[in-house]
Amino acid sequence: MGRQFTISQVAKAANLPTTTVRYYERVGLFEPEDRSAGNYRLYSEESLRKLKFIRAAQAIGFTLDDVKALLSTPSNTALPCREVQSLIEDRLAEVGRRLKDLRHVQRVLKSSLEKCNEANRADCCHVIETLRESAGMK
Amino acid sequence: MGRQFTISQVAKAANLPTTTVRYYERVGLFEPEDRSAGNYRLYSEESLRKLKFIRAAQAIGFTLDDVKALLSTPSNTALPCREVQSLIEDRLAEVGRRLKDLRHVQRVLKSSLEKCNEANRADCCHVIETLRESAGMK
DNA sequence: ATCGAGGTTGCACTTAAGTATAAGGTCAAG
DNA sequence: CTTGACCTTATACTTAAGTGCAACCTCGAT
Repeated sequence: MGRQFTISQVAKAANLPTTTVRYYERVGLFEPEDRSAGNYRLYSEESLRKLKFIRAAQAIGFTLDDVKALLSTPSNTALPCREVQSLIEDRLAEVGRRLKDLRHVQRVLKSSLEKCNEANRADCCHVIETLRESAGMK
Repeated sequence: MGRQFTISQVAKAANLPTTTVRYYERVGLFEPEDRSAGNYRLYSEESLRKLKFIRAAQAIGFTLDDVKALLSTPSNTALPCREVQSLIEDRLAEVGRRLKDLRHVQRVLKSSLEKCNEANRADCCHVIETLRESAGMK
């Protein structure tokens, strides 16, 4: 018998605009628990936790489709559990790749900026050359 | 008097589909040097270098709009030079933020996976709990 | 002369995750 | 009993960086 929340209450609690909450519903991710007499969406505390979970998962890089998969896990069967695991592994691998790329990017940008600073500033736009030379990336 | 290239030649050299090269032209980023008798686009080696530069800049995270700004730098005036510099600084700051976020994400994912492995696998889907608890992100 | 590869244009579509707007219904307070 | 804040729906638009398609043109080789 927990409290009920209106859409703006759950939205606020999850730090989202109400439009986004409705959007999550549209894409089949997050249904209201019930409707009021006047047809207002009503959410439970459970719903609110779910919404926060969606945001958390999203914040660590899962797409809404991934999140949908995570949430539809029946949590008693063993097979979807493997799916969850492999979803996490995939994300982890991707994060690893992305980190590697970004570190390279950081090096290139830093060296560009250094060149930019040490040059007499009329000459500073050789930065562009530096970038050009770094074309050996991928 | 360098060689001339057709669109597929310059595209291939930059490892792009021709459609993308035309797209770059559409958005005002990359014009052909000339047109052949039969109205084919013709590019110089200079063009090719420019195209590679676009890809390099993009690879380190500049948007096509940023690249446009970088390229329209007259390279003799001093002011746009500042712009280049601040563009680079912006990117660098953003890369820093992104790296920080990703490292956090990586930690969360790794600990999820560990929990997942050490649990008896029937219980493995508590991963979801781990994620939920990590909701204190941003 | 014709065939196929590659070129041209214009226009519509894609993905992801929303945001905006219009036209109307509901609720609590004064 | 009216006002204002909040809710409803449906529909269309947004951004970024392309991709896909149709209908037609050009070039080099056979």
